[in-house]
Amino acid sequence: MKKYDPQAVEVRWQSFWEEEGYFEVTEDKTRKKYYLLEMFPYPSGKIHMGHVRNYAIGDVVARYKWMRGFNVLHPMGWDAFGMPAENAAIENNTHPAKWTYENIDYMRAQLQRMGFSYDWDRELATCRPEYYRWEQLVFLKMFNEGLAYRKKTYVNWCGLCQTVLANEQVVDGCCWRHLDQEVVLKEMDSWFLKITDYAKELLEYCDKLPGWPEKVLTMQRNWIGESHGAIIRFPVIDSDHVIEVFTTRQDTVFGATFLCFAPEHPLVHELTEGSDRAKEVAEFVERTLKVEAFLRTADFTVKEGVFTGRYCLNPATEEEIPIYVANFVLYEYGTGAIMAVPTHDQRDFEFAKKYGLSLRVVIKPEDRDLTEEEMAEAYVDEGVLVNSGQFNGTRNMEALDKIADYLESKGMGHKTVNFRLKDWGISRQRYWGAPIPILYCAKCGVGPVPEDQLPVLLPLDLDLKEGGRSPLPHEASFYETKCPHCGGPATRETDTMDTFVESSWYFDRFTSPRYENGPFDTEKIAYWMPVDQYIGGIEHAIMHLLYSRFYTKVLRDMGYLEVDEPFTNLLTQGMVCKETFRCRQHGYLFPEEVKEGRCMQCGKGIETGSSVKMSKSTKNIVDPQKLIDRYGADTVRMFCLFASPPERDLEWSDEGVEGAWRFLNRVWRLVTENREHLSNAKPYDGILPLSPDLKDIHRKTHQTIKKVTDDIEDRFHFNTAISAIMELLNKINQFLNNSAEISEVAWSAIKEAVDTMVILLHPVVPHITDELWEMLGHPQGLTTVSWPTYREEALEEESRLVVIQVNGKVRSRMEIPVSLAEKEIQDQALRDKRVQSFIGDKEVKRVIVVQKKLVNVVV
RNA sequence: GCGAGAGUGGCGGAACUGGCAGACGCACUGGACUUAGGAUCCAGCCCGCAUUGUCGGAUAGGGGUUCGACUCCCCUCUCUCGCACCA
Repeated sequence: MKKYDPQAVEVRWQSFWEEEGYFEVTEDKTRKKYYLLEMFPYPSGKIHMGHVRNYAIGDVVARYKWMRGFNVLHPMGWDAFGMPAENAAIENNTHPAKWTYENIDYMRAQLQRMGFSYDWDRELATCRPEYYRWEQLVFLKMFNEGLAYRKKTYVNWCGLCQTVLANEQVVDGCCWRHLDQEVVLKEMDSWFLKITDYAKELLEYCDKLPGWPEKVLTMQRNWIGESHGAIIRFPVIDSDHVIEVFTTRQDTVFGATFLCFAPEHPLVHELTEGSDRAKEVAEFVERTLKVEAFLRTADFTVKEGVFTGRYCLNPATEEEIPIYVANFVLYEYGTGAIMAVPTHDQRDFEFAKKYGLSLRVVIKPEDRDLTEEEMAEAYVDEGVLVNSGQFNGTRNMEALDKIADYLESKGMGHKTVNFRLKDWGISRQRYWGAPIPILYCAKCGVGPVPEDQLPVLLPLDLDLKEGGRSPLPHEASFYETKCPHCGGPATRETDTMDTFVESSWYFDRFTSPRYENGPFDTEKIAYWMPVDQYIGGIEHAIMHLLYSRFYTKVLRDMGYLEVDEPFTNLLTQGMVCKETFRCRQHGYLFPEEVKEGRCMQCGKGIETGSSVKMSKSTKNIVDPQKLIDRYGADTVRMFCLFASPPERDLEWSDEGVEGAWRFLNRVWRLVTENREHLSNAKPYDGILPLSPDLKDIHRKTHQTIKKVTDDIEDRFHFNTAISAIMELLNKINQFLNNSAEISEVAWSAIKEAVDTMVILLHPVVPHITDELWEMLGHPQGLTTVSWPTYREEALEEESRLVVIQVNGKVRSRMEIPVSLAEKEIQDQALRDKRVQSFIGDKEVKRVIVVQKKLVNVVV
């Protein structure tokens, strides 16, 4: 008998699938399409367990859909632009391109070794000009339609590196390369995509995505953050300026006793310039902008501000009120200025108390009065208006509309809808990205690169500058060009695009990855899109998915696409986690640096930390390659799928892998030890009478088909699907161990069970099952075998164990025929001796009968 | 801080629609087979017990709804993810 040798088995079937071209697909209008996509990886070096899990989940679904007869598109590619390539280039003195392409080659081989069913002919890498040229084209179209525009923004700047820092490169307000160098905010021109134009539609369609997890939709809704309110105009005293504020509480406008600017607001400088307050205000602004926005607006942060020395007119009361700059006001939200109503907003209240500003109650509870002097906190509940002129006595919820209308009639405001969502800043001052195809001409201004000059190639013969700076602004051969209008000298934009742009449309390109006449082949994209099932990490719940949705709508409006949404169904998988090891002296340790609970360098005992997401920084990583080498791909796949349901975090366990390995060996032995009988037997026809034992196996076989199908189809719970198959295996083994002699009809029933088990396992562990299927005497290749269906009559049971409760506590059980009527069940339960003893002489108030499950006697 | 989730034995998890809490697996314990076992097979395995029982308790903690709550509602705690230039 052959021993299970996963390496040999897996290589054999991988070449078989490749030679047969199993997973190469074309548009076939006679078959139902199924587009399955997993989030493509960043080529960071080698695959990690997160990839393995993501792609194992996807592969089960893909193979399952193949077996159900779908025409399955299952592509793979590389999100290949990005900062890690630049960091690696500096560290290893190499080129980002070289590093990236080498990683791609290595990781492709690893994915192939995992046996994933990808159509490799469609592979794409976003760093190739054949890819990003179309991104540049779409950018130009967006520019022409006003969807891409330029505006000033603030970026993190390290004076020593002379470069812009990403948020993750800022450590405690300092540069990650220079931990004593404070990061400053620098104003800079940046390109933005007008996602806010689509805010309303993005929000509305959250209700039209039933295949998405509700939690993701909720997060997206909150991120878009629609709020209804009003713009109110406050004229500045001794000035032509009018300050616009956005508020959702226009009902409190009579209580607005001061006004606050966000530190970034351009009027701050303008209104204070040349005054004696200019210096103090400027210092406050500078100090405040160093603190991250979410920190400085946090509830626990002390509300701080500075008086500008200027006043404006409250349009409702016509009183002069002071203008402040405050740390808790966000420039990005609303208009970047607020009217402050200290009596009815807690932040405003704290601010007013700190700076001795006046308060005026304008809403009071119906049952009592409120006085400014006695208030210890803002009154934020509903109530009735007071001190509000003609609106006194109106309920505040009704006043919202009335006051908005009143302000509008006076030309001092209007109702509006505001979104929390900001436009998408896509400019990156980086080298390893797609160039933004824009030209600057001294005479003609900002303009697009003519379409026939695309792509704007990213030159690959450049090296990063000191501190990781992009070489593009320093390379005349790149940025020097001619203006297409006047023929005079022009310069190119040297910023590159956010890599989220590439990942916002790669799924479209997969439908026609080699198409040369445009971004997409219209017919192919129409056949395949939308993606039927998208699978990826929960960490992408907001940004990547929202950007992709936005981009889809833009492409639709440009006429490239017919769909409104890119992903019909979404599965967000959890993280792969593992405990951390830490040595007092040597910090975090890799698992292989620990021996018997001690650091291998110094021999000191180590601290075991709680289980967190596997990452290089905490060194709690397991290299999938080592597991593949030791156990084979099938075992690794099996473990990932069995250990927890996909949407939950997966707790890593070396022993668990061992368990998966043992299970596959049990399956292997069952087939190889009984190969003669099994390959000669005829599968059970469902008609010949069976002994109770065999009937049990027959029933279990069909129950397992139902269970596994439901688990995969309805909720992707592969862990319970696999445990059901384990139960079937246990049942078969039990029968074989307990039977001295096995009849022909018995072998038929066993054959049916074993065949079924092998088929059901195929999507999870495709290699071993293809091998066993062949041994069982079938023609090669399970991918083309139909998924089994269960027979309803095979599931039927004659009797059922029903629980009897008295007052909700289980007191007895009875085996009753399933056909028994409710009345009969009730009578039989009440006759039960144990039940009788618990009822005693108490009165039976109620009897609840739940068919096939339980009887509850209430006394 | 804000937004969103999660919390069940020693561990991963199961219980899908409110109906037997702990399926399946791991670890552990005992036994069988064996020259040997990190193989295999069999059995046990939530906690408690001065009533070993078809007993009592137990699903982060507290309260509520219900004949009945891991499941629904309220409060608290802990952990995870996201927070717009990481991917």
